[in-house]
Amino acid sequence: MITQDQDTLSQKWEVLLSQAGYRITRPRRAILDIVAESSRPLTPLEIYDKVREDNPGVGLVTIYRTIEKLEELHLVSHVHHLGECQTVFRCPDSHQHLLICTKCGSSRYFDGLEVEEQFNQIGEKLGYQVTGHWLQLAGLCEACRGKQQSKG
Amino acid sequence: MITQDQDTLSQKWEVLLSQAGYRITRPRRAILDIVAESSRPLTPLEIYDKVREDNPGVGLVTIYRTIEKLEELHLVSHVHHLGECQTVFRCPDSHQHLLICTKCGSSRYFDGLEVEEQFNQIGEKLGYQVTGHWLQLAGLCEACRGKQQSKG
DNA sequence: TCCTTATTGATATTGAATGTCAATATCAAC
DNA sequence: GTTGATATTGACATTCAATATCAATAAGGA
Ligand SMILES: [Mn+2]
Ligand SMILES: [Mn+2]
Ligand SMILES: [Zn+2]
Ligand SMILES: [Zn+2]
Repeated sequence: MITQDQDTLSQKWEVLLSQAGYRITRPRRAILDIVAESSRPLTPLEIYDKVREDNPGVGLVTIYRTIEKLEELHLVSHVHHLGECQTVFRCPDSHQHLLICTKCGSSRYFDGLEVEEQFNQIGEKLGYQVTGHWLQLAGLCEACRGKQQSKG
Repeated sequence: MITQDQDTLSQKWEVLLSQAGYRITRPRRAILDIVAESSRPLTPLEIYDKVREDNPGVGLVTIYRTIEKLEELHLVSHVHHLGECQTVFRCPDSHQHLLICTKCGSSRYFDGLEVEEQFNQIGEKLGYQVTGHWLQLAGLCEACRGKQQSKG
C-alpha cells in the first residue's frame, strides 16, 4: 500500500520533459504544478505571481521559457480570451475546443465533431478550401450561474 | 449624369463618424480608405505604412485613435489570426464569422447559422449556459489555390 | 470669417516579451 | 558518492508596440 502512483498531470509532464532531454528543476516544477492544476487559462504574469508565492526568487523569464517547452511538447497551448491573447492552458490529447466561463474563466474541452463536419461545406460555398478552424464558446459555468441567481 | 454617388464604404464611414460628432481630417480619411478597401485584416503598423505612402506626416498614434473610433461605431473589429492579435477588419452589418486565406489573408464573412444552432446544446452537456462564441475558419482562397497548383 | 474644441504629431513613458551572460544546478557517466 | 559537461537560472539590458501628455493646428458650426 505504499505505492502512491498518483499520476498527477504535472507528474506526467515532468516525465515528458525529462524524456525530451529537459531537466527538472525547482522553479520548473513549481510552474508545472500551477499550470497543470489550473482550471482556467493563465497569463505568464499570473503564473509568475502564483509561483512566487512559494518560490520568491523565480524570475519572469523562467516562466516564459518553461511555457515555451510545454508548448513545444503540445502540453499547453495559447488561448485568446477577452482582452488576453497570451494565456496558456493545458491541452487535451486530441484536437478539441474550449468552452470558457466568462465570469471565472473555468474551462472545459469538447470535441465539436458535430459542427466540424460542416466547415468544409461552408468554405466551398465561398470558394475556399478549408484547412483549419478556430472555435471557442463562452458561457457561464454552473458555479457562477448559481451565484448569479442568488442575487436576483 | 454628374451624380456620382459611388457610396464607397469609406464614404459611408465618413458620414457615420461625422454624425457621431467626429471630424473628418486628411489623415483620418486616408486611414478610412485603406481599412475600408482592404480585403484582409491589417495590423496598425501595416495601416501606418500604407497611409504614409501618400501621407508621410501621419503619426502612428493617429492610426490607433482612428481605429478606436471605428471600433466604437462597430465598423471594424479586431481579428486574431496567426501570430497577429491586433489586426482590424471591416465588420459586416449583422453577426458573422470570418474565413481567412492562410496564404494571402483575403477574408470573407459567413453567417454560420447551421453550426450556431448547436452551440447551446454543446454547452448544456458540459453544464455551461452558452452566451457567446468565436468561430473562424482558415483555408486557401481560389487565387492562392491556383498559384499552388501551377507549382506541382 | 470667427471661435470653440476636436485632432494631430512630437515627445516621453509604459510594460510585456526577448536577448545576453556569468553563476548555478542537474543528471548521466563513472 | 563524485565528477563534469551543459542545461538552466535570474539579474540586467534591450526591444518595440501601445499608451500618455501637451502645445500647435485644423475642422466645422455659428
Ligand atoms: Mn476543431
Ligand atoms: Mn456567430
Ligand atoms: Zn464560472
Ligand atoms: Zn489567398
